[in-house]
Amino acid sequence: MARAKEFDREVVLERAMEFFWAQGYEAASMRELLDTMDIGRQSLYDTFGDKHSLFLASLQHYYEKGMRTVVAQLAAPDGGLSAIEEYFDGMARRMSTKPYRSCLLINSAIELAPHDPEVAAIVNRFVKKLRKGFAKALEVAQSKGEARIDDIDAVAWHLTNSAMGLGPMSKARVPYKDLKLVSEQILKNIRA
Amino acid sequence: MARAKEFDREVVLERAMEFFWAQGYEAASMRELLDTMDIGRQSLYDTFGDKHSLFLASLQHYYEKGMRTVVAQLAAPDGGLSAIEEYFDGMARRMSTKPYRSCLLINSAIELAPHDPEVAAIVNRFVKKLRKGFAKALEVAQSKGEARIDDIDAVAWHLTNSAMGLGPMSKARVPYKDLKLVSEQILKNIRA
DNA sequence: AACATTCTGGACCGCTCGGTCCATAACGAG
DNA sequence: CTCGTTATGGACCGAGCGGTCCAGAATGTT
Repeated sequence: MARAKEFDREVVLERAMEFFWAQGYEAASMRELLDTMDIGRQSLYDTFGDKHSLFLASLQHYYEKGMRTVVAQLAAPDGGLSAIEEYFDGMARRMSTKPYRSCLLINSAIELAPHDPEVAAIVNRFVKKLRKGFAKALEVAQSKGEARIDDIDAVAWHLTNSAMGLGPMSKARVPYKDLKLVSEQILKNIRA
Repeated sequence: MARAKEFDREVVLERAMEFFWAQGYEAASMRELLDTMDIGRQSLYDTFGDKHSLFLASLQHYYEKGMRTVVAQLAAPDGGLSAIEEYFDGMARRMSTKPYRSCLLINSAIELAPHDPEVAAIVNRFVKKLRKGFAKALEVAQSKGEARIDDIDAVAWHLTNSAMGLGPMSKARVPYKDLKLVSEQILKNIRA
């Protein structure tokens, strides 16, 4: 062993993620990233590889730390309608507060997915899991008698689509007051 | 008068628009744009100004030629539910065919709106008109007895959100089969 | 204390970016 | 036919990009 790193990998990765989230991939320059992450140039390249690899790590980190548990709660066996309600209200709240930076996965889908297979793979995995989460929550709601749904698959897709819509709405600075209406309307539509 | 331009302004603007639509703003280089538009460098700068101005012109052109009539049809006095149905089915079809390039206005909202006031203004105008179009269609549907809606404002926002969702869904290559489910589900929710 | 190994920071690199300049070609007016 | 004006295309520009190199500092091992 020799000299130890002076920074915590996860801490600086978090900073990179925040910056990509706010700026987008192309618009974030390495110089700015270095400033934001507050580490040396070589340290970054040694630890994360090139810009693209750093972005993939950031995106993965975003999913793991920001969305994984949220999506998992949708599929909780005691969730049902309330899980869906919490998902949308939480998202609406997050999306319509100060930085209005949408969701990194949605942003990446728009900016990079068509020309970047690795980003596309992460995004597709997310969409799949989200849809599955909604489907599970609907099944639970169904069995609890909270809702009467004839085509769970269709409704799950519809909820997924609605979740995606919050991204552009956030970037267009639609205020919480209106996103709350959206969230409530979604719930009304599936209540028995 | 002197020498006439060798190209048609609208034709080359259309090409620029298509290219921005497929690539995004940052990822589209002037050199590629010149190739695609098939005009000389100086001609471009003389005719459209700089890259940013060219983009604004493209975005405006996209709205005028691609969305204006579509949104207007929503507000048609004989529209109602069928207008909403046609809007979503048409969009779902467009979004899930070959280039999967979503909608230029949604893409621009994500990539540029937060840091580009002029783009933000165009996007906001679009969102506003779209919401208004949905509200009008819902009023017509109401008066025709096609739907019974207690809160038109909330449903209009919900439809707007759903329309925005199609963008990310397109980029994630969700197939038409599933977007059709989304479209149908939206309609089911507002039918009386 | 001496060494091997790793991390650090800044000088440096080639390249592509968006944008300008300018000599030349094409055209209408007189 | 001549002249003035405009369009054209390619040479050219400074700047910023992502990425590499390398000398030196810091640390664990022996």
